[in-house]
Amino acid sequence: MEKRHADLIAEQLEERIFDGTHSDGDRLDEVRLAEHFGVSRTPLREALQRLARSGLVELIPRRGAFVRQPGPVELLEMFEVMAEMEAACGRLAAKRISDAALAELHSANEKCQAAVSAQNTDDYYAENEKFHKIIYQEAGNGFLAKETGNLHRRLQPFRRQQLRFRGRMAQSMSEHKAILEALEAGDSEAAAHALRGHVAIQGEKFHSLMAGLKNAAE
Amino acid sequence: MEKRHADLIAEQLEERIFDGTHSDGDRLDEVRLAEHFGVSRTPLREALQRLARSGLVELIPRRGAFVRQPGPVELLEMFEVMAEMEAACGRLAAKRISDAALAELHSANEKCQAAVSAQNTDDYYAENEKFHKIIYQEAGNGFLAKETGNLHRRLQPFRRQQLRFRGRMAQSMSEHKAILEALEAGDSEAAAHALRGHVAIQGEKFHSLMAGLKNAAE
DNA sequence: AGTTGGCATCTTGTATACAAGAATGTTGAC
DNA sequence: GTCAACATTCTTGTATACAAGATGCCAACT
Repeated sequence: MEKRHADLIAEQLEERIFDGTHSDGDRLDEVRLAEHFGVSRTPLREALQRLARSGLVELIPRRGAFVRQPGPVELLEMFEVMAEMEAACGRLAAKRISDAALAELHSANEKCQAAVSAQNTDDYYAENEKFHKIIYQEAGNGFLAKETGNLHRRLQPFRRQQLRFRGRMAQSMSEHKAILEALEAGDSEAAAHALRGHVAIQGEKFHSLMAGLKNAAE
Repeated sequence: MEKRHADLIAEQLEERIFDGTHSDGDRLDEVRLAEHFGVSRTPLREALQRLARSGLVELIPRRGAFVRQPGPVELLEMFEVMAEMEAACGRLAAKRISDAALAELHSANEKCQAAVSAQNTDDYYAENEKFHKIIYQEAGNGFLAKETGNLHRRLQPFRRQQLRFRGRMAQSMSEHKAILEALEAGDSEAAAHALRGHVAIQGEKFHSLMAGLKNAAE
């Protein structure tokens, strides 16, 4: 074996939670999952502990592992934190970003624009991802980049929902433009403000989306 | 057993790393530690994984667990992130804080002042802690409060060093005053700015402290 | 009938046994 | 004398066996 089983199991379990195989509140039976994945309980327990650290699973002593999908409230909270962290990245990146990175941002943004014109949400999503990742990196703070990337990844499945909103991609593009300009100008406050708004609006959109699902209107 | 061994082991190991029993780069031998703590390798490995998630230990596949104390660079990065997170707490708390919490902040601050007058660093530290915790809570975002608390805890051993600086406590008090005024006025930007500066300066002080250790001057 | 206590069973937490990869030391050849 | 290949040994990763807490059910008692 070239890679540890526990790692693979963790990824697969994560996948199964995201795709709804295990929904919120479900108890994850160690022995069943172990035999399902064809391993013993030991690596499976390792995987569960990992997911617990990521927040996907709650590990209650002597009770077991329970799927813990963030509810609407927690999700809003997470988006709010995401907004603040991206703002922080922007604040720092404005002072530290390299010309090469700025060029990359321009490139990603143009591809984004192309994707919008082509109505290609997949491409848009990929380039948008790249756009933000560059900013994380250029904040010049490895710890911040790592933490922000973690949260980003955790919100990924929910973030994607946003793109369904009519006109969201176009609006997002104009927000990107403001971000880019602030970074180019080295204006920390403007960059932070633009990024905060850019991400915060996603949380709000998400909120509307969930409300919309209940009302079945709009 | 009322509590899981792995939890206790994790805490004790953390303690041993902080107090220097295991220094940076040391390999943590599973069997030796297991017999030292009087448990088997299984709970010890669990503990190691936990510490790995906290960042105290690096887990290299098929190689073992190595103590990974943050170096000066990473530490500065962490303080920088801490500053941004506290700023975020302040920004949100300015809009959401309750009158009761404001009263508590005043109270903590007064006790802080008393501790400064009495040159009592322990009391100062405790009340300062309370002061910040209240702000985390009053940000009205459970997720943010949790994450900020985590980082705070992780920086705790380093943070404490700051108080050794002559005049730091007094300076800190005046910063607290600015924070409090901003929160009372509901001024998000001012609160964020004040808190960011308040924490950032700790990182800088720490930097000086480390440089001072090398130069053996001042 | 409701409640409570005890028992059976199930599940987690821990220990130990086993397998496989990595490190190291030795021996042989050049 | 040095380098390399092999074998030995050590350590991690995994499986299984065992112990102990938790859950649920049934019966007996109020």
